[in-house]
Amino acid sequence: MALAHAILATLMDCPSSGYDLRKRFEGSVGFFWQASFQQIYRELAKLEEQGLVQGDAISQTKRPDKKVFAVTPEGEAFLQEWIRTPCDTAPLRDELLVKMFAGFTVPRGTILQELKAHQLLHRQRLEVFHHIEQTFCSDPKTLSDHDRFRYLTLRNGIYFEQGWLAWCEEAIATVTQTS
Amino acid sequence: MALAHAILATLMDCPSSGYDLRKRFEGSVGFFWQASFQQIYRELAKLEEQGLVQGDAISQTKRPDKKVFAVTPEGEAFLQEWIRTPCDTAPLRDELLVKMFAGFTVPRGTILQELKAHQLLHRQRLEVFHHIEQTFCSDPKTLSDHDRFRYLTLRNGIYFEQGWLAWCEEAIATVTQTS
DNA sequence: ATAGTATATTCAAAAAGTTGAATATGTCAA
DNA sequence: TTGACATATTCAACTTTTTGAATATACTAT
Repeated sequence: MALAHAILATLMDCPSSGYDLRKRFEGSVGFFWQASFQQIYRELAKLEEQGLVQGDAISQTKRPDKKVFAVTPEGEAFLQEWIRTPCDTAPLRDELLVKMFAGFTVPRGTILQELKAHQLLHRQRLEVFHHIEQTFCSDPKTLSDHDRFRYLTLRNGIYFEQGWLAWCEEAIATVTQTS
Repeated sequence: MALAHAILATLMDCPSSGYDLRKRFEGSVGFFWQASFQQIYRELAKLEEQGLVQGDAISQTKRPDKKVFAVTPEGEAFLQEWIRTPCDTAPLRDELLVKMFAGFTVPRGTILQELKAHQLLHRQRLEVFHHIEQTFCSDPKTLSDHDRFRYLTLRNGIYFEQGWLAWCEEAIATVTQTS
């Protein structure tokens, strides 16, 4: 259960409301641990109950009031303890591969369409990652410790998408040739 | 929800008991859609209720009796309909990447250890995949339609693990150099 | 005015997945 | 004959995730 930890890690950068958190998930930790508003609000309530974050109600005149959460020392210790505990590789659950597994039951065209759609999605995501890489990081060696770790998560996304694209190409070629 | 579909796809190859199914998941569809006994039995009961599979009680003398399930024509249509429905890319949820995201909060050694452990896991899994590839498929072109789709899921696993290994190497190098 | 958008939070219910068992039959080896 | 192992199924409780809302404030463009 890494949602709590993803939230703590994000709050370490700067205290945020549930709404802010969700927004900040997009384009960062959300690439490898996505969560809805509902999940984040519920988790924040639980974390506050456990004393791992502390909420601070902020009155705003130009916008609805909000509650900004910050990580407590206990929260940071909790996060560090979790990082120290070895974890397994992430279990995969990929619908497209289940479809491929049963691909022989449907016309080739059906699978080809889906493969091309996924190829496009992965191409687009890779572009996004490349774009982030270019704007965020002209020279990886000049990055701070903090940013170097962030950069590595981005690099993971790049390897991941490149792998998918290479596979899509092979799969499309194979399925096309299939009588 | 692809568990039902993964079960149907597996039963298309040959009718099986819940126990058999679970065993057959390992080393095939389980690489990209794993499920426990409990999940499989529950899902089978639901599928039977919906008329998508049909169970047949088999008395055995040398072993406990079992119930063998086969896909009905409705089940096959259901599976095909699902395959025709476009799906999105699989959402990622990867603890290691969350750890990397928060890597700056712990000593370098902690992260390095974890990276090396994962590097080993991915190396081992890649070896397994390569081994399957060699025994299952000397020449991809000679494969049947059915097996060619299976082969493509295997190829996906190979690209996936190669991507992880390339990343692990880069990440280990980067974290090692980090002051 | 009012409709749309962004901010900000909460609720309820269902579906899916996880954990940790318990039960029962039969084989095989020490 | 005892214990370990493989087969075969089921139960209960729990956590996590998903889905589909509802509510409220305030800014902006028409």
